[in-house]
Amino acid sequence: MRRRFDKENCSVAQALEVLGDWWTLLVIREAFFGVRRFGEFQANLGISKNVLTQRLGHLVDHGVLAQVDVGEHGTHYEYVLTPMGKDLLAVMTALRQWADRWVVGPGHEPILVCDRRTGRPVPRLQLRGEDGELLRAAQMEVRPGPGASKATVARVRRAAMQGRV
Amino acid sequence: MRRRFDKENCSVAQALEVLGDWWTLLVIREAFFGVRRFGEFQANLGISKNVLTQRLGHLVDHGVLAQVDVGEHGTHYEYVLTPMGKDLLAVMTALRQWADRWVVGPGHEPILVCDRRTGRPVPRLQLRGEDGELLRAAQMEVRPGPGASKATVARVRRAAMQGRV
DNA sequence: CAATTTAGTCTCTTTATGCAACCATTTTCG
DNA sequence: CGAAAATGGTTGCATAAAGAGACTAAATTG
Repeated sequence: MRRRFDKENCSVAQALEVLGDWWTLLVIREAFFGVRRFGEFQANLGISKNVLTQRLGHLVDHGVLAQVDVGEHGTHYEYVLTPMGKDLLAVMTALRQWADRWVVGPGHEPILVCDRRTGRPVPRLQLRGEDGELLRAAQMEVRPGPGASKATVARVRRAAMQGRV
Repeated sequence: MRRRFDKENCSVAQALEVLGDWWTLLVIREAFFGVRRFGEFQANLGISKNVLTQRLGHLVDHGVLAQVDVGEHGTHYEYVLTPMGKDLLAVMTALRQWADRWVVGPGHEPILVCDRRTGRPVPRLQLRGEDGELLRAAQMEVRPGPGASKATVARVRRAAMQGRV
């Protein structure tokens, strides 16, 4: 049986438990493009119906999508992004920008997301401090958070000692 | 056979082709924590060895990790992040921040990534324009990029007409 | 209200993942 | 240096997930 990450004391693992299945992020990409109906997801993605059913259900269960009844002579559903789902824009953007740079390469971007005011592409996401200054990896440190398990505390300490976080 | 995304005219799909397998992002998480040896990945993750072998090889093939020979009496490898791999920090951060907010919840963060200068957590990644102003979804528009296929051009146009990108 | 489209479910085959045993090299240590 | 132990895998088998397509109930269209 496939290992589950839902017990892990790590936010990335928790995120993957919700988003990590094959197809899931492409379903969400479609939702960002405005797709709402089962059939439209299926046609655009070429995903099998049984898998799509499972993925939509999983995302609804976890609160990323909401099932909205739009039926006129009975019940009929559409799937729309919740605030939790819309907040994945940063994740999708980070992934897209990374692949634009390293996989497809500059000058070969399939789409551009632009600022309407200037018409120019939205700049890359960057880690900045509270003062707005750019942060380099060396300027950051990892610390156990309020939800850290003992194992997490030990790991963070060990990594810090090796100076390689 | 599982569908491959490598022919899709979409950077997110391309990213998933490299990073989308089960376990892959946790392998990269470990690499960010400074893990370099096969055995250490295996022990920390509890992943099976054959799958770990496949994942490390895949990441090396795609340029995310580099295999470095550190043998003293023969050849022995370590796996380290390349610049392409290090550039995934934004992706990992976006995922972590999203899950911190929506899955584990504020006040339950397993780890905190802090600015050394202030000791305070690094702020959330945000989409900003070239002028540094915060961008809302409504202020952005999607356009076909230089690498857009005909299908992509058509999709972007259709989505724009529906005003729901 | 009959025909067609939509949104699934069910079954079967193929592929991916997990587990455990096994093996070659590399490192450790007397 | 050389034997023992640790490291870094590979191989084979069991199980779970994904793909394809037939089938169905409900909703929409005309």
